[in-house]
Amino acid sequence: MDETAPQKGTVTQRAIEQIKALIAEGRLEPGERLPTERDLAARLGISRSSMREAIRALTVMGVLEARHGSGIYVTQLEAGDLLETFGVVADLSRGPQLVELLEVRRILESTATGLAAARITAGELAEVEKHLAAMNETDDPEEILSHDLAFHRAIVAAAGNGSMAAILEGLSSRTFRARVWRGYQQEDAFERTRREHAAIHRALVAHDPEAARAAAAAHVGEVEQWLRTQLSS
Amino acid sequence: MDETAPQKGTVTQRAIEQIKALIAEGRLEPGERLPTERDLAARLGISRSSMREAIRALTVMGVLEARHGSGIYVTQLEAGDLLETFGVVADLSRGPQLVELLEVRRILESTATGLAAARITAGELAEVEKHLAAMNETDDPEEILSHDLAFHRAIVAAAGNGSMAAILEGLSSRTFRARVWRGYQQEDAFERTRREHAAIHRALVAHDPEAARAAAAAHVGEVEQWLRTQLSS
DNA sequence: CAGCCGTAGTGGTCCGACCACCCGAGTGGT
DNA sequence: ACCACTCGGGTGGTCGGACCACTACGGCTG
Repeated sequence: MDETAPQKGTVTQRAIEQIKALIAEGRLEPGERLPTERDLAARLGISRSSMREAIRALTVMGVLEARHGSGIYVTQLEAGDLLETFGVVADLSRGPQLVELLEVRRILESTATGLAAARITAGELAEVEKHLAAMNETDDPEEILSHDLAFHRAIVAAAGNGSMAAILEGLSSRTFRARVWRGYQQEDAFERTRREHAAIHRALVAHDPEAARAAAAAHVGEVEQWLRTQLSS
Repeated sequence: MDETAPQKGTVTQRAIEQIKALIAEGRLEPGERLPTERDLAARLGISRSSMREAIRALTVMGVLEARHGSGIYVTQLEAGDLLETFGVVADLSRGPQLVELLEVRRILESTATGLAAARITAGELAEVEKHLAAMNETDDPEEILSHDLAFHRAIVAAAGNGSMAAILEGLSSRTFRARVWRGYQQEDAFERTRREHAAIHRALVAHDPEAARAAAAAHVGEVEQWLRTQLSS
């Protein structure tokens, strides 16, 4: 009953595709536990080393999760799991590509902020305000960055699209922003950032999607423009 | 002179971070060739097996590229390389998450189409029209899907943001759309799709960004809405 | 000089052993 | 009867070495 699939590509690559297919076909449910590495290797007729590489690949993709001493499990396959590696793109990009990513972020984040303005609840708004206040009460750049991230994260979460939130999370990865800000915050940007955040907050309170969208677009666009001019010099 | 870095996480994970750091710090340029697996393993004081898993992980991320018999090379680190795995998300998502991804695609693709309307050249427009015509002259669903993909790909390419194009490529992966369309095309959607494509094309010819944006948003939004109602039933 | 061809070196695969960790069954005490 | 502890089996993690498949380069041949 074995398929004896002809050789196409490397053995490991085949194993990756086969396991991925099992999940795509629904024969492996999210959270379910897989057979042991040794079993899987024997089943596909490959060595454990190759199977381990395949598992490693799927682990990196966020499809599988290996727990030492326990077993291998399928993740919940939520956007957060699968888009974890997305941050690597932002970490390794540079130059013109950074501007491109910032443009993507501007588009998505402005839309998300607009959606949030329409849907945000009192509780979610309180979370946003917590970080807004905390950000205004400290001068430690590290802490400001943290609350800046949390501020936007809370807003995006209120938009209700988990996948979009996961993508934006990658585009706002800590190292990514730290790199851009390294020079940016030396300008008069601190005060400007606070004003822009205040504008976004006002629009959220007023439940005004259009104003929120514009404010968020302007906010990200400021950084984008600054970075653009930096590159041309 | 060895660092003797204390144990944090698994050995392989450490190796991944170290190589990634080498690239982020610019000590490894895009296209450059790395030392051999055996060298790298010895250098970091780990076994070749573990090093291979680390390399496999970075290969999956699109950071490295292994050429059998030749060596390991750093990719060009362009968006296309790094976002290759993005398609897996679309392939493995289902249910409500598909709607979320389609919403992201609607936002990005409408913006990209708007940008394209403003910037598109005569040559790029000809490419778009080629696929538009080909799509109207066949009834083979498989071929229609191909030209549909190429139609949108050509437009997005004209927007001039390679990173955005790479993300949309993942969100429009073949298997993703095939799954959604399986039922969709049984409706009166064929004719409607052609009309919508024509509308997008008209806006491109007129170099009217706002019209192009609206047409693209409506186009993707149609499918999105259909999928949404499918899920609630 | 052009083209073939062998060989050194690379990644790809396999094997078997051992280590580090998790978990549940069994054991002892209360 | 119940609980806490222990300990063993099974799991993923690591290691070292061997061999295979392929590429690239240089010398050899015509």
